Amino acid sequence: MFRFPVSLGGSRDETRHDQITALDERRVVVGEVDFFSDKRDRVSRENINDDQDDEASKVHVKMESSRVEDNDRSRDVNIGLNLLTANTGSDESMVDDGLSMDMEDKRAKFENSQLQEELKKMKIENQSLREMLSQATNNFNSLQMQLVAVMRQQEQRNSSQDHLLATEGNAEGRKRQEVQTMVPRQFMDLGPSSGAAEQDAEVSSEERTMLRSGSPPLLLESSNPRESGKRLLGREESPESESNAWGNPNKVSKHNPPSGSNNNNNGNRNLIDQSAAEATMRKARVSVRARSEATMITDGCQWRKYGQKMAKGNPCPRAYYRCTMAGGCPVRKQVQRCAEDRSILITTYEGNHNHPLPPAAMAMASTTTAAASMLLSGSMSSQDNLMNPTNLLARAILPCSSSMATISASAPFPTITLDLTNSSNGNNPLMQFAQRPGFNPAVLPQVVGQGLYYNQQQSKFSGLQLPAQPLQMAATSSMAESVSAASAAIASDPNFAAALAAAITSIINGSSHQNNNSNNTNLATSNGDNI
DNA sequence: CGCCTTTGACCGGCGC
DNA sequence: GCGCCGGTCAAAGGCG
Repeated sequence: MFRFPVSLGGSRDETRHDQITALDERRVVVGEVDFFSDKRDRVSRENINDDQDDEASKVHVKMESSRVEDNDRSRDVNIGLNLLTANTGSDESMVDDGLSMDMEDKRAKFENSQLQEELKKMKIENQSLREMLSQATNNFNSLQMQLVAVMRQQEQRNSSQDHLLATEGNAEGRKRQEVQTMVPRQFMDLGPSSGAAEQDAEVSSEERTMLRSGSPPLLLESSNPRESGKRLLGREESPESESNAWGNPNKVSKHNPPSGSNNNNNGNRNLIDQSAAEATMRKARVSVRARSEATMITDGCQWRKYGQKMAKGNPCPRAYYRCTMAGGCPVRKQVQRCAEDRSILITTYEGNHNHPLPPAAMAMASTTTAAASMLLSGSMSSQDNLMNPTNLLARAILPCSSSMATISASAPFPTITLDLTNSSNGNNPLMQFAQRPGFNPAVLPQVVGQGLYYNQQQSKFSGLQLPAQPLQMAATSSMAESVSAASAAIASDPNFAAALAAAITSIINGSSHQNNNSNNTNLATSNGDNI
């Protein structure tokens, strides 16, 4: 062992020099420890001033404090202290105690270092995962931007080409222009009916159904449809929040020209499209059928009843509720018992919350948005049935039956109905979970809804045949978001985790079969009002 | 006192 | 034009 002369330079160290030289060899050896680190220097020098009997314990104490101060050097400190202890020898029992303590310390430090190693590895892994997620998000966003650009270019091309054809007296070109620009847009936006589009033989039956439904209008409408001054004064909500969220769809339409008339202004039309999508999102509905004896399912939100009506064809009254968690929140819901089976409670949600929600309410927070997105995505069209992750996820959640979820396109508002009452869906893990006692039906729509979040983005491109690869990536992103957003539901009910995991497994399995079974959609189109 | 529910009235859209 | 219907309003009353 190399020993160097003890030299603890500095004024403070010089004052201790006499003490050090008076100590036996054991203490001189401390000088060797000095060679390794400043902390050992501090530890050793302080030990020098201690009485010999307390030396071992104080070394241990100092070692512990040293570990706290600097974990990275704790092993070195330990080694140095071992040297210190090994070179003492004047007191056998003290040496034994020191050795046993050192063994424990060694073990603890070994475990500590192992844990730190694992932590480092996990940090690295976490970092790489974050980078992957960030990259996927960036890819998704860039693809979205590219698609928007492509769409604009294509519309401009079509517009200019058809304008040329139209000026040449080609009526067919004019017709095609209407079909290509106006009809899909109206299908997406669920905008006001267009007689020309409706009469077009090339429009699909679903699209005609949507168009004929007198769907809500759009856009940039600032005037309140109500003309009663008394009512206007009594309004709690801004005109934008539209107290007629459930209201008559055509109230505003008279103020809006047909979308085709905007063809000459693409920039403005894009703005209008966006506003239209947002406006229509407020109109789309999510209906949940669940067996419940309560008057209302608990979904975490605060509701105020503002009306009750007897609806035609149902002896049970329909109650109207408004979200009161924030002033002006446009979210409404209707609660009504099923006429055929009064144990079934039908809750229909509409609108998006404009305020933060507690975790318990997060279950429903995204439901209406996502469902509206699904409806806006035109998921019932044949093309989208092939490619649409909405149906991918819906097929996964509803793998064996169309009776659990239906989409009504012909109702005054597009409505997705989730039926949690059908016991025939026994093979569906979510259905199994839904039938557990105490299940909150509001949880399930979130899973569906979050899975559909992708379509909130994709709805802008509805009708486009997307390349498989980007879509697959986007669908994966959607599932990640689904899992992330469902965490609140999972947290609120741990049992839901298993069902969700099964559902995600079904998604993954289902996606692999999707190409082979593209014609087999489990989402049913309902022509009737699902309520 | 504030919040909520009840309930009759009102409004606009739609079909005939 | 009229009546039906769904949706909403707001006064009145209840409740804690």
